[in-house]
Amino acid sequence: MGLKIGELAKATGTKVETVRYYERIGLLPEAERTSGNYRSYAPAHLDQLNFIRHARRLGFDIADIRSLLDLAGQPERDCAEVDRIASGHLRAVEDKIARLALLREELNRMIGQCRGGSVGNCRIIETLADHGLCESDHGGG
Amino acid sequence: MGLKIGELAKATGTKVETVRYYERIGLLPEAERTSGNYRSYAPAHLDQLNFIRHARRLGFDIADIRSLLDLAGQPERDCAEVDRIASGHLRAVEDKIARLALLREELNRMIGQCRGGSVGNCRIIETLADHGLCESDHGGG
DNA sequence: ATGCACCCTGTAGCAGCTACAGGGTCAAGG
DNA sequence: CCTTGACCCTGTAGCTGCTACAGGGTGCAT
Repeated sequence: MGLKIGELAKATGTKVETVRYYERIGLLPEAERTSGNYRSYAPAHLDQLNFIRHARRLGFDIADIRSLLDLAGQPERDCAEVDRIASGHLRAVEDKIARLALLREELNRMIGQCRGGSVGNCRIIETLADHGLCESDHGGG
Repeated sequence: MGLKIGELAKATGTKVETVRYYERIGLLPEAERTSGNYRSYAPAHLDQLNFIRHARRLGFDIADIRSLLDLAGQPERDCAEVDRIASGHLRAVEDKIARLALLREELNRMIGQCRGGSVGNCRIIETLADHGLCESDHGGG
């Protein structure tokens, strides 16, 4: 009566292997089994997998999603913790953007200096060979 | 007479294990060995490792760096290929930034809707549970 | 001879999947 | 009844770019 794993996967835009992976790491609860040992999923699984996939698409990592699922299961709790997780993730995303923006500038400058010609006097290669030629701090990370 | 691996590592801001890793995958040529079987690095190694580290800091992946090193060793060649690699990477970085910016918007909206209170009516949890509540296409990928 | 900092090899772990190999199940068609 | 094909099962290895051991050797000072 429940969904087979392939159906669940299709319904949520997930790969079958990924569903099994989520089960293995305990992110998705184990499904009932049919007499033929096939997994059989209930609507609750569908909801939870949708939640997981959505959170993943938003870039939350598995540990965060675990916490969020846990919290979602305790509706009476204060949602400050939810907020904390989401805000922390937002900050991480902003950080990543900032770092990538620095790389973009540096790459742009590097590429802009290349006037064609031979590798021997290619500014891109020169710049890569000598960090001193860089302006910004696209530094250690 | 050459540098020991720890000295090379320090001089380039690399970990010793990483240097050995680069050698193992053939990114850095093998070093001479002392009578005691210690690696002994020449200045050329130092230059190459600096090149590698700089490229890594700029986000190039190992395959790209392999190509760049290869090209750097053929100074008479046209640098169009170098340009192609760098530009491709720049585009990848821009792509990543664009995708992260979408996530940032969506996260911002989600978090902005949370008015405190209990998890039971937390907009963050609701939004995660239902992708339909999203506006942007922070979609599959 | 003893201690210590450094070096060696080899292997396993991280995240988050993905992709097999080598089998079983089930419904349809001949 | 038997086969074909689509699906399912478990278990394990691979991807990227390192990082972190374990279990040993080297080299120099005391």
